[in-house]
Amino acid sequence: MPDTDKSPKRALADHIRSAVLTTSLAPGADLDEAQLAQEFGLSRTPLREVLRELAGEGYLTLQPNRGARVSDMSFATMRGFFQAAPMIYGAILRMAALNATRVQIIALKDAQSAFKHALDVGHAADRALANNRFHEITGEMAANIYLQPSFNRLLIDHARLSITFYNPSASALSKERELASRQHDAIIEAIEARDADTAAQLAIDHWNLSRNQIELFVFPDALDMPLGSLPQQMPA
Amino acid sequence: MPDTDKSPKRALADHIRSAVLTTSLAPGADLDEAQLAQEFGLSRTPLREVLRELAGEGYLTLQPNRGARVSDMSFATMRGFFQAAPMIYGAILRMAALNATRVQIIALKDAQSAFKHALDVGHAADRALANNRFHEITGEMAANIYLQPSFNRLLIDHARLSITFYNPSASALSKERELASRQHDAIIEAIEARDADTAAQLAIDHWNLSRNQIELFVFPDALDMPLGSLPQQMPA
DNA sequence: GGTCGCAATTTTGTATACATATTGTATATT
DNA sequence: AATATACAATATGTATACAAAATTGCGACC
Repeated sequence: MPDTDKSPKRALADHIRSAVLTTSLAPGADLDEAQLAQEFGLSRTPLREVLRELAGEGYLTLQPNRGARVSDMSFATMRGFFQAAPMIYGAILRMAALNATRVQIIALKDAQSAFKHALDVGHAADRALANNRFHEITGEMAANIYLQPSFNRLLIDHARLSITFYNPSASALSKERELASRQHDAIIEAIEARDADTAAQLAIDHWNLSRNQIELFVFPDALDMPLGSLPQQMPA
Repeated sequence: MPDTDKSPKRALADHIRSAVLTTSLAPGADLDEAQLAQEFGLSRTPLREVLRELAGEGYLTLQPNRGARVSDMSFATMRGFFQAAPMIYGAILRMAALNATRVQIIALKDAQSAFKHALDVGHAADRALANNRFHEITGEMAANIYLQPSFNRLLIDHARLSITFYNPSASALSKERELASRQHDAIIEAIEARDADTAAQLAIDHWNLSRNQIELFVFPDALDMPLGSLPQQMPA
């Protein structure tokens, strides 16, 4: 169901971006030009231009003569993700505190309202998108064209990891999500006060919270089972 | 004069990249689709796709209904450049030392040979391109898809700054260029030894050398002129 | 002399048709 | 039965024609 009635190119780009962020387009999935063109009511020429733009932003990967795929997430890339994220996040929030404009701060507050709303009534995808929007704005605040491309790529995979490693057993208003929301509030406060050091520290705290949640999901506590009761592994 | 006889798309992309890096296409210059299409012997459709790819890499900027321009370099962006560069350069060389493959190290040595050759016989543009290639390879070595886009954007403007603030009075084999070359050698050594700390330190040293050269050009020593001998400024 | 408005021109954007490359399938051969 | 090869089907890449938007040049008017 295409987002109708803007410029069809923008509609397409926005749709793909959201779909990638929420993994409703799975990593590695390949896109059919003809099908997308028909769905969004435009010809293949402008469609292919959109695909190239999205590839430049890191959402898609283009292979010559083999079309566009959703960018992959492998274990190798995840390692790089966890190495790069704290450094970039810290730098972005530090610069955001130094450079944020009045209107950007208002936009950030709006995004935080939307995030809180998504925590209350939305599903995992809504929360991931709202959270993503919040952080995108901090990226714009930093006003550093050199860091922004890396930051935005991190945000893409952060959203996808959050959804992939989402723990559905935790209640909608779990302790962690409450804390994340309060950290957002503190981030807004630090930015408004132009307190770069606090903003940078909050970036690290916020990152660690998110990181721990992912880590707990990937490496859960072992089942508490007495020794010897485990079924024997079949020899190959 | 187009680089002939590869795939015309690659030829075009390579040509524009080099032209931007050497400022033979000046920052802010706008590109004429029809003209480029004719020069490189391809129609506007694939040409526009190339422009979008280059925009994604940071060489060009696209404005809707107004075509492509070479990405600008303002004072505001320069400030961001000097803030981001040491952090990213350090991180890239650190990871390069950890992750470089055998073939990449060979490629890096080849690039360094080419750089030395350019120092001997080449002009400013040749040196800038050879230096750019050397550092691009270190970026590939780092194998971190999140840092790479920012790193490559930094490299673009680093090349352009080096050319813009190139001091033609210094001899071809000036002390600074000799030192830069020796630093490259040391970088190769550190990477080959998988010595991440040394590599990171060398990144900072190398950066500082380059930064000082730019700084000296922008803020040269004041002319030694006795007080009062300067012409009076005309009132507006 | 300068500014505003409008038409002509140029440039960018999109659709369609066609060319080329890749993939899948059926048949032949070993 | 397995592999190789030829051919068909599908998808991607490119060229051209046309539509829409922006820019420019000209003239009228203040």
